[in-house]
Amino acid sequence: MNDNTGAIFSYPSSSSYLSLNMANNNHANDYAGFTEKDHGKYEMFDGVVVDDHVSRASNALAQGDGNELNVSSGKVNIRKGEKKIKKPKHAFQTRSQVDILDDGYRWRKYGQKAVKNNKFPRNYYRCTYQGCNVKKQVQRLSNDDGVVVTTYEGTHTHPIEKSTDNFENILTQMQIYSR
DNA sequence: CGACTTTGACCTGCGC
DNA sequence: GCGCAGGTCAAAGTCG
Repeated sequence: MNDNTGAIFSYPSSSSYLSLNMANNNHANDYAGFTEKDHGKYEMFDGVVVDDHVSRASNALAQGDGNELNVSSGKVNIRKGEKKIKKPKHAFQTRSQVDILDDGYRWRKYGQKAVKNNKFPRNYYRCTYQGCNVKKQVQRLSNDDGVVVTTYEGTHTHPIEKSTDNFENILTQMQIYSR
């Protein structure tokens, strides 16, 4: 798609998932959600498959599909991946002035990379909860710096750490709203 | 002092 | 094989 914003669906500003900072600061009230449909293909919740540079930004994540990343034990085990466990990935796009969306979990930044054809770096975060290997990427669009793309990989193995709605709830609501 | 960020180096996959 | 791009590591620095 050439213009994601045209397909972004909106939520009522009075909705309850105020765990997201962007919803608190009035800078953002538009969201677009994607789920991984196939390698490198992301499907919006309304059934539109996206294939622009937003989804391509997530392709690198999809490349690792099928391998359980065992980061704690080093790089070698990444390739051992005997068990083909497919981690759920959810990419969604927000209009926000802030990059870090407070989804209620605690994240530790473990990397930042310059992305080709994008003047903004991509940031890599990992859930700090022991044993929870959930990762997320946060990237701002080069052609629209008001849009932040967040990609979640994996499922949290623990309760949310803040007393707010969790991301699964948000996703659920997204799907409900999109129908 | 623990938790977190920064950042250069390193590794891997992929296209040519 | 080589170079590029993406992803991760890990030591050092910062902050509360």
